[in-house]
Amino acid sequence: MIRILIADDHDLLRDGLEQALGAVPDIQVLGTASSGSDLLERLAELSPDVIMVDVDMPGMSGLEALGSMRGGPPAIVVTMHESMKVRKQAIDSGAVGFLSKSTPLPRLAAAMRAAAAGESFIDGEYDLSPHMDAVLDPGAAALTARERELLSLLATGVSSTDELADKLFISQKTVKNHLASIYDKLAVSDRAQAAVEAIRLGL
Amino acid sequence: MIRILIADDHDLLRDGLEQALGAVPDIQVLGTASSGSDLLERLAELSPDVIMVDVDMPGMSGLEALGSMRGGPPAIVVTMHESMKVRKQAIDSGAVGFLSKSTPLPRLAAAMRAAAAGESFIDGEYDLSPHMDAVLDPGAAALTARERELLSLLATGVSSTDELADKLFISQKTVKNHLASIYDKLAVSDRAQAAVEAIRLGL
DNA sequence: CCCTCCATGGGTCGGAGGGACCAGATTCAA
DNA sequence: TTGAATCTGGTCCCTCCGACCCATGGAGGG
Repeated sequence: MIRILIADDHDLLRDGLEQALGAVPDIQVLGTASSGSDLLERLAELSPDVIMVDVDMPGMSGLEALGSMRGGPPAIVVTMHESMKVRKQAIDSGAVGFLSKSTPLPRLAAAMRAAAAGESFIDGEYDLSPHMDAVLDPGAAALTARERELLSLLATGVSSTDELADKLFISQKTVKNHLASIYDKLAVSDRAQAAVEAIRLGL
Repeated sequence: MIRILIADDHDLLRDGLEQALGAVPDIQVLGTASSGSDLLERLAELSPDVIMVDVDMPGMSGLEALGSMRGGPPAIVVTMHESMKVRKQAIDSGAVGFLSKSTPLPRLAAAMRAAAAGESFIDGEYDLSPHMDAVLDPGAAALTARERELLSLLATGVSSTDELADKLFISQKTVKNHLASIYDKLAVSDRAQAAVEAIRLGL
């Protein structure tokens, strides 16, 4: 699970990205910031694995914020301007990646995986394909086939032990055993939380 | 259900908005376009109820596209530029609404409801509040404000009576009372099912 | 003014759910 | 062949949840 922080002053992009990235299985949006100074504050509170920073923000710009926080998590700079000048400034400010706002979402996700893995890259000069396939988060990846089946049912509203056992043609005891190991793997403690996780993971 | 078409050349914003707006219960994203001419094509195929158009797009701009399609569905113009000049141009081009990209997502959704209802408005000069509440299905529409609050928490994985009571600053008994009436209204029988419903409804 | 709805709270009680532990059968890779 | 993982099933225990009963104070509509 890659924990990210998004900094952009445009609410629509920010809210949209938060929602869209949150739906990516291995990415979790810890929080957002709407300015450079806001970013620095959130950074201290949340300690994300990767941050996404817009260049143009009111007050302290994204690049200024980056410059003043050397040593923080890897940062991916996103901008509308394709200019080489801004690109170079971003690298100089310590960004590990540089993307246009015209980048498709899966590519941004891949960039975040690359950044989280400690790789440095520049769009157009680096092959992101090794990261294009979503790697599920550790817990979800460990789920067995049967556990996924059970989770899918849970995500559709089948919640009672009785019904679950019925639909899976197994005893109620086995359902509870599967549930217990699901709780363990997803780090949750009841069906309601498991259902929320299941939906978030797209099951 | 309001069927919309999104036109913006920035993939990140487009993909993000598509995801985020799709999660709004009464809004359905029919498709997207990345340029003015692209928009005109999609418009004929999809016949949306409302279109969201970015001003700045390569090739034919959003305003040019609007100008050449008088008579189509109501259009909401979105832009990064707050200038009065662009705003006036948008109105002249036939837009029924004008919003900044710094608009919160719920406000954009409200604007779309207003546009779909045949109302004309300009951000900052028009009260969108009558449209701020999502029109939900019969059961969900009957939910009270407090019940929605509780459901939202449930949808984020806060499932125990104790935690819920804590976050809402009420007694555990009241939490259980609220839950009982939620179960009744949503026709479910436990927290897991309620959480699934809550997410489905976009809370 | 009265009546309804909402939010808050109380109590009881049976049963479902979750935790801890164990164990046989099967499959599959080391 | 041996061991690990998976699926299946079990027992015990105790907490928590959901159903049903109720009460009070405030807001809003007729």
